[in-house]
Amino acid sequence: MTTYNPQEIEQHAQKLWEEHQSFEVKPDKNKEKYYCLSMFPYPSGKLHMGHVRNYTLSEIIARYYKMQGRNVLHPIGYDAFGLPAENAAIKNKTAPAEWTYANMDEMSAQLKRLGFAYDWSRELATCKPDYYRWEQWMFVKLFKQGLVYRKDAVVNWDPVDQTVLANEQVIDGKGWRSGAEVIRKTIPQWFLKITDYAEELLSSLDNMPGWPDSVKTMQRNWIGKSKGLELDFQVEDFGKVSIYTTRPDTLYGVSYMAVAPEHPLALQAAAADTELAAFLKQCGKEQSNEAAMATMEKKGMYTGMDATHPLTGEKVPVWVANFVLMTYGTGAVMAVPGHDQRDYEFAQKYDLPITQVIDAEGDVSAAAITEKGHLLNSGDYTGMNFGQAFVAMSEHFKATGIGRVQVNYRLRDWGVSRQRYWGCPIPIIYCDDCGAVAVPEEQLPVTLPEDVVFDETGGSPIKKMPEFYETVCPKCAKPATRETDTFDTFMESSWYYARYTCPHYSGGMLSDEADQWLPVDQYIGGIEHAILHLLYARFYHKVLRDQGLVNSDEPFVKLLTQGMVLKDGAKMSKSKGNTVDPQCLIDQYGADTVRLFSMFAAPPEQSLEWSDEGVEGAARYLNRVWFQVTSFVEVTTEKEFGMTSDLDKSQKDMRLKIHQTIAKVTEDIGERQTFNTAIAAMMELTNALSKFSDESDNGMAIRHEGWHSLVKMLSPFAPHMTQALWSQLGESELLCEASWPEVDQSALVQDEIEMVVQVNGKLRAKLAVAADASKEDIEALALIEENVMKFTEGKVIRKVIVVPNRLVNVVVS
RNA sequence: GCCGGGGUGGCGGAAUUGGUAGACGCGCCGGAUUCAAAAUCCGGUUUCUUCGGAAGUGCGAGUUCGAUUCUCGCCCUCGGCACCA
Repeated sequence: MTTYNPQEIEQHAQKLWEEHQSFEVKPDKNKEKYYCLSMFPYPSGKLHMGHVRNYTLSEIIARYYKMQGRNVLHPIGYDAFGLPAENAAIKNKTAPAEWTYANMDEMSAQLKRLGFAYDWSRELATCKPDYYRWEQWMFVKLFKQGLVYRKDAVVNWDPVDQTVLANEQVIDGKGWRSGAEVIRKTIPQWFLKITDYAEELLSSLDNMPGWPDSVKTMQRNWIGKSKGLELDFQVEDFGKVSIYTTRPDTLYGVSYMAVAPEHPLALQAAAADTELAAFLKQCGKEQSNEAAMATMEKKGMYTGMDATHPLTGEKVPVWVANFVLMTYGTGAVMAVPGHDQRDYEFAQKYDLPITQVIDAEGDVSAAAITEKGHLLNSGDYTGMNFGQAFVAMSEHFKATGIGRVQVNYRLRDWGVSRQRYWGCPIPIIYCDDCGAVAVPEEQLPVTLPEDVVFDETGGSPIKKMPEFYETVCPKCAKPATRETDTFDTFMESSWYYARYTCPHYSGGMLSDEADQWLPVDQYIGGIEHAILHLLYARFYHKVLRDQGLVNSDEPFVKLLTQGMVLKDGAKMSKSKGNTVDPQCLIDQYGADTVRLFSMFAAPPEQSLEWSDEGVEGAARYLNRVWFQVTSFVEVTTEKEFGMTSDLDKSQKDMRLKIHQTIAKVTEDIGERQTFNTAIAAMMELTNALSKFSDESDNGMAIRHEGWHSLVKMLSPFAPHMTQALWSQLGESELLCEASWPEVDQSALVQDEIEMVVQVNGKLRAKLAVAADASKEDIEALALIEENVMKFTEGKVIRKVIVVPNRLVNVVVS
């Protein structure tokens, strides 16, 4: 018997896989494909526990399906562009590229040390020109087709550092480096028309059973489809102001209008009113993110202009309000304080009239009545319900030409411009004569210079590099200026899963191999990506489809969203100082232990509480398996075992346990994806097999069957150790190439079943009944149980409920 | 603020379709082994208890023969909110 030496065993197994190129795959017509993918990492430094968890999850699934006979594609790469590389560049005076490549090397070494079954030949990094050139190529294509446009949009501007800040770099309204008050600045930026796909992105969700309902709900709410009325109000000295409302039934309750601070009406009014201008300026200092907008104090100011109510003809004042979003609807709203809580609070603050025009439960002197009901005090519409009023009013406004039914989406077009260096250059050239011109295909890629120096402000170096931005117009050949903004890094992560199918293809964005692997069968990543990344990738996939590059409608068939890794109840992070370095654990216990614990500690979708003692437990378990299997191998030299059909009770029970466990582990991995319970079941089997010391021929055959099956089932979790045990069991093929154990249905047949007997829902007895006993027999047996009689004595039996194979409940009173 | 999760022993968690609450593991307690310790192995471990039982899954109601599971109302906590990835 040898002792369990993880370092040695793991090195040996990894060498075997490398020699056999076990995980390098090509499309194979004779095997069903399975594409298993974890969200690729941002190369921020060393691996952290969140990575280990993410990659172990896809690993278990990939190895499981390989053993199920599928042709499994399981690739890895790096989401290599992004802000942290720039921060590191400022701090360490290194170029972002250098820092990124060093991190990638370090992470790859760690991933290899963990023994993950990746096809390393397909590794990619998004910061390499042979990757991002195709992103530029697609952008140019979409530009020519009108799916890309340029418009003004707001950024966080640090007036001291003279640079644009990411939301993350704004702390309490101040720039993180300069400490200066951040202001809203409007600059021209590029947008992708994701809203053209809003309806399909919404409706496809109904046909995605492999996605969690929570994620689909979040995406539905994010897209935010609503049906309402767009209505024109006439404003004196200004003209038409359109509003959008989903509650036209409350129109008679309008007591004022409110426009966004950036609305043209507000700007016009402010031109002649210094107080209003000051108010708008103040609004421009407030954070524009949605959370801040929703929680900040509601403030407003009268513009001095009045609108005419389209039905009553009455004058209603037009206000500027800091909570009206220029980016949703028309940037102007009709305010109905009686039936909208936000309008209500605003009206109370500024003493505007509050009237009730809907008959529903509530009291307008206390709060807005937001429930629907029949209309009150609403002219010809009085008495109608919501639906009737909606139809009648939309017909009326359609006839008079001042209103129309409108479907609106909360989803906004995707702004892809970033005023940052470490990203994919946007392939546009600005010419004084020709305007914005796409870089011609033959000039792609527009390569990002990697040898750059950052200054203290963090401003993008390429914006100060004439050798980068000075160029000539592709149309007229006159001197022109290259775009120095780069793409949002979500652009790269929106199609990398497709590029893994043909990472080295130089003839185009995707080769024919794409459709042989796509869609991804199983995608795994953090829940924090539930909306943005997953929505952008779905959108991009539909764009790829419409460009004829893929033939599927959705990129990810099944989605598993993993929870975070916590320590002492808080997310592991460098700033909190509660990180656990996976490398230390690997050095101490080996990769198998780290993998096993990360799967055992919690179900994948929940957050995982880190525990050093728990890791010990996982190591102890692997040691036990090692000891048991090697001990078993010592007492027998046989490899083939014959089993006769006349098993005794304990032998039957042992076989029952073995095959129940195979069924359970197969379901837990393949269907439920609850890897923690799969491990628990294997631990139970290990305990049972350890106690089963039958040395008869049948006993030995059952023990061989048990250990053999356990080693296979444990192999996705602890592939190194199980590979070594597999050899010891006399097998010469690689375990990762072996087939998954199968359930022997005959072993599952039980003659007798234990049932529970309750009296008034409380457990009073346990009953062993024949598997084929009738309900009547079971009921009769239950009622004569001693402890049952004790609790039914002197009482009237009202009802007896018999749930087959489970329980009997005797209801007495 | 809005949207989506989560809350079960000392701890991580299990209970799959409304049917034995606490599987499995950690920790702890006791025992074996040992000169001793570590490691390992065996047993116990929700709380209260008059030892018959009773209570118990964040809190409060409800549906049901039966609720951790379903419904309603709260509390706490985590994720996202469009330039962190």
